[in-house]
Amino acid sequence: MSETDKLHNLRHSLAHLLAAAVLEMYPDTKNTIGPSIEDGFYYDFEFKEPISDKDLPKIEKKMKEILKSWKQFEGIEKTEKEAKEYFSKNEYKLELIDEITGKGEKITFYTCGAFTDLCRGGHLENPSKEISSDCFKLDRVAGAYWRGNEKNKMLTRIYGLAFENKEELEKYINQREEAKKRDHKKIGKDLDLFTFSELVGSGLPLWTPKGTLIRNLLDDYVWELRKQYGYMKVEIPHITKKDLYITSGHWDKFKDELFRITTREGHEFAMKPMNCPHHTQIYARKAWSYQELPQRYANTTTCYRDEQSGELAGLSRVRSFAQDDAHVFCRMEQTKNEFLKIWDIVYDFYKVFGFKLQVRLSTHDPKYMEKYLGEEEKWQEAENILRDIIKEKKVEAIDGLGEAAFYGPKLDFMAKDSLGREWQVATIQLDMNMPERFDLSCTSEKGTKERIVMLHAAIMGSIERFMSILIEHTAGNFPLWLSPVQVKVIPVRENHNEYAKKIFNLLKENNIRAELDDKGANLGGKVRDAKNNKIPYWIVIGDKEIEANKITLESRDAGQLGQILQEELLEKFNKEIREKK
RNA sequence: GCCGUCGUAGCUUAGCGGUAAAGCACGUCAUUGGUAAUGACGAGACCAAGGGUUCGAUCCCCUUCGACGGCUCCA
Repeated sequence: MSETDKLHNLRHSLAHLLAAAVLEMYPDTKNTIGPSIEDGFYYDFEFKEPISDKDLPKIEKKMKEILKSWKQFEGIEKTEKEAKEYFSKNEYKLELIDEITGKGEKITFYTCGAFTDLCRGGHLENPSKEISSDCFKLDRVAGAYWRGNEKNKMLTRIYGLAFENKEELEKYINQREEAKKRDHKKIGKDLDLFTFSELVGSGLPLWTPKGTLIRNLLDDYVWELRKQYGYMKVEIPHITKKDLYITSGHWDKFKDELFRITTREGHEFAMKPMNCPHHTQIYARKAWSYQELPQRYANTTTCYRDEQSGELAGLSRVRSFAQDDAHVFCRMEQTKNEFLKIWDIVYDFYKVFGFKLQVRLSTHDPKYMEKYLGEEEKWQEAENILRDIIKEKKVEAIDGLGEAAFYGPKLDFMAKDSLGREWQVATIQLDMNMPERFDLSCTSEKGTKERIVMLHAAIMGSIERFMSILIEHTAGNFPLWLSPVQVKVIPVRENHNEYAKKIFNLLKENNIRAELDDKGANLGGKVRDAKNNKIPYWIVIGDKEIEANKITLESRDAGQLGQILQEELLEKFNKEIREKK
């Protein structure tokens, strides 16, 4: 048995043990399913009386008690009748039994100690010997819908952490604590980057001067890359008549998520949840010759979506967010070339931050064609173009069956946050439906009308989400070019203020974002303050520096860098900023 | 939206059925101090909001708003 199987079996056995303990302590409870997961296991129950996190230690204690008597797992095959009799009072198990027999599979029961469960197997042979009582820990209580369907009853899920041994478990818990310290919500507050207001509403982030500076620098960088490829900036209003979305197909499909506005004259408007429909109308303003294509429109602009309140999370999921959006209107034969350009922009952009990107080919699911606009052949054609590109770029792509947008397939680029959660960041999408719906075309060489296609190309995706990932990725230690304050000038005593001010002005004149700390506090306090604010560099000015007409440079990442000349300082900073290190 | 936990000064927290406490940050004064906290004093909170129970509520109950962890969702 491999190590992963063994760990899986350990976790699955613990799920059984959890159910055994719960049923012993709360006999009226109905147990449902309990699989092993990435960091442990869970089991879903329907409790008569609700339980809370406070009950977990008791349950955990009971598990440890029962564990001693669990010497051997035994599996027995049962007939449908026997199985149903055993679980006659548990409608969840009855549903599972029906499902198993429906698929023509065998029904098996597994027993250990005094506990028997419907299960397909995968346990340790001797839990009492193979599971040490300190390698697992009940983690938390959460709600979960039966079978993951929100129409079904909400069950109580108990999560547990489990590893081979105590050391591994503790290591994991520590890692989680560390990750928590990098949480963008915490760092964003500490570094004064963004805030929320109860008066403005949840999911509506407000950006401070420092946070706004970073956003703008990121956006400028994307533009710097884009403009090399012939993109042009456009601008659009943030609302529209509903007619635009009726034509695009969004009104029907996403009407619940639209923020709607009724005017005093009774007309219905909506806040834009995306920009493509607006952009189509910029393209549609005139007749185009094939010679004028592609038309590439870039536009960083805020979108608004009425997300479910329970889904909101820091900057990762919000109701207003800026997309660094771009749309390319071109002929079918130009799509591959345009895709490759966007691909290069994506990789150039993410390379600078040291992100490892994972590509996902998000395609339609032929089983649910009703979810998508347009005919299936068109989807096949579009998806084949994307497959070609992946082949040409020689990367391993994740299979994203059924992950396509409703208007077309896409290449999604995923980055991981500090808690190991994967987030979609950049996306390149091929859209053959929108041009159809808005009747977008060009005149071909033959003088005939030719249907064009449209590409969606966001590099950061949403700036909010990208910021959340970047903050956690760097723990707030932004590279020099992105740091809101790049260097802090610290005079040792007040009689050094004059020289410090001179250095400060020199930095300002050279477009370096400097801060002068000439308050009366002591040196240690000022240095601490610079470190707490994760400022990349600080300069100490005292008698020694004035005498030598130099400055002492110190770095957040590299420590003491010694005394250097003013010119050397500027040269070093300019080089680092230019190279985005 | 659903399940659970939670909401006390700008921040981090303490507290209790009798209208609030500490540290940091902030202000004033003193201190002239070479790398993670100099001292004193001061200002700052109707304890998220609204109802209810009570002689009396920050504390108990209800509702709303907001946060977090899950579930569901995510163009």
